[in-house]
Amino acid sequence: MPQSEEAAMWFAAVYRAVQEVPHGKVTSYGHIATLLGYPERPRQVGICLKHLPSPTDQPDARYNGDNVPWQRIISAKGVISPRGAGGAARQEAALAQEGVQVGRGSLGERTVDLAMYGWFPNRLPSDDDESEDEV
DNA sequence: CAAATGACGTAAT
DNA sequence: TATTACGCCATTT
Repeated sequence: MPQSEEAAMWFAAVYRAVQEVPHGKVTSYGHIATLLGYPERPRQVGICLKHLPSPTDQPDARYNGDNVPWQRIISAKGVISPRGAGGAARQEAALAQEGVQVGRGSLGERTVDLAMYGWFPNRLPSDDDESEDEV
């Protein structure tokens, strides 16, 4: 649990933001951070989700794995963060349950189709990211 | 108490 | 285009 009140506020803010992500869609850590007004702390968003109480651990907690769709948060690259073992597989399964298909990169990375982004990632669409070749 | 770690993202090389 | 370096800061060692 957070050691300071300020940290607790941050955690709560992150959890609330994550709850806004529509069912069957995904978004990035960076986007959550940006929405909260701290575009330079995507990492701290990850910390929050990492410490999100398990529903079985704290069933009555205001924020836990039951009411916070942590699985809908992926990296800006459209890849489920590896984070060691097992966890990524759990996230993939949870997403699959929502109809989000997860593929595999050449390195075994769990990739999510960018079409599933409910909220746009940090890179806004206005900026041309489709120009593969300069004219 | 000091140092390392990490569910990230971007800018610089 | 691919790597590296750095900021961020709560948690862990």
